Amino acid sequence: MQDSKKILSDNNVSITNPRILVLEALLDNKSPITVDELLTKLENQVAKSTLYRVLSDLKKINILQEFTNLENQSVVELLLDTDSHHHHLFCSDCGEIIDVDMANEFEEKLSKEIKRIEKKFNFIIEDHRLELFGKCTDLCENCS
Amino acid sequence: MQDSKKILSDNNVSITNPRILVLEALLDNKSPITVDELLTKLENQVAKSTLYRVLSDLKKINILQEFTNLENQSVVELLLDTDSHHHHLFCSDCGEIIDVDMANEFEEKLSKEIKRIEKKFNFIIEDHRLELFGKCTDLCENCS
DNA sequence: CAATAAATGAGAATAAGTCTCATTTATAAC
DNA sequence: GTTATAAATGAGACTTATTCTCATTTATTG
Repeated sequence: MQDSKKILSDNNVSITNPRILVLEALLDNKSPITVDELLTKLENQVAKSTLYRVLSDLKKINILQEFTNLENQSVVELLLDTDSHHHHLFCSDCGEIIDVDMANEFEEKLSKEIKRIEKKFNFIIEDHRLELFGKCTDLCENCS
Repeated sequence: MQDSKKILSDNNVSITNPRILVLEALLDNKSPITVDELLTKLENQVAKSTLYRVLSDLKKINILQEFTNLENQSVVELLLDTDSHHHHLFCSDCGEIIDVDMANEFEEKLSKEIKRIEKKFNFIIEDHRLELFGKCTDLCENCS
């Protein structure tokens, strides 16, 4: 409760009930969550239109990342500055999405490669995303 | 014409006019194309429902990759075996998507890092995707 | 060329996301 | 604490991308 209010005031966003509820639902979840799941989780607490609006507010203040899972559904994840840069691992069997940290050495190599590409294409690269696709072999009950 | 027919027969898919038209439209385009643009391109030639079906056929035989652009629109790209593994560079100004080859040295580093992650998470990683986001500084007329 | 299964076209159905507008709530001033 | 004002919300209509249905057409095989 305190956390979500602080997040909002720190970002000069007015503190409202729906915003607190959405933030708490997101804080509750360590791994990325489908917008659809979020909708279900907040059913009868936050209107659909409000949920989408709040998500868009959170994106605007840069604490929410949005991407899609293997089934092309929207997936959302809170990105507080305490969290470090990370990537995602998708299981095509059970649909799970796992946060992955790459070795520092690798991230440095990637930064160098990105600099090379910036020059080659005369681009300014502001962000990157690395997604890994596969199958968890024994991680969860859904994956035999 | 010959090309698209060959692609279909090589993959044991029956040769039909809509499939040829869709393949030709895709071959015509070097860079990834929005499903919406493809629909417009093939207007009055291929029914909407057929276009989606043909795209799904092409995905099934593994010669079509689908992902989303910065506006979350579906983007599609033919991936013939002659094309090598590559990644994508997105311009947030003009929306352009550019195919990018990373240096071999980098891809090797990435493979090693992926092996490390496979062990750590007990995962079998089958594929990966690296997306770079930024702005083209003088590449196109839309980007000042 | 005929028979059969597969593919297609047209448009209805679905679902994710956006929009509208009347009502409610948060904030700031007093 | 009240009040005024702007901002946020809820409910549901609307939009748009994608899928589905089914009658008709087309490709393939013998």
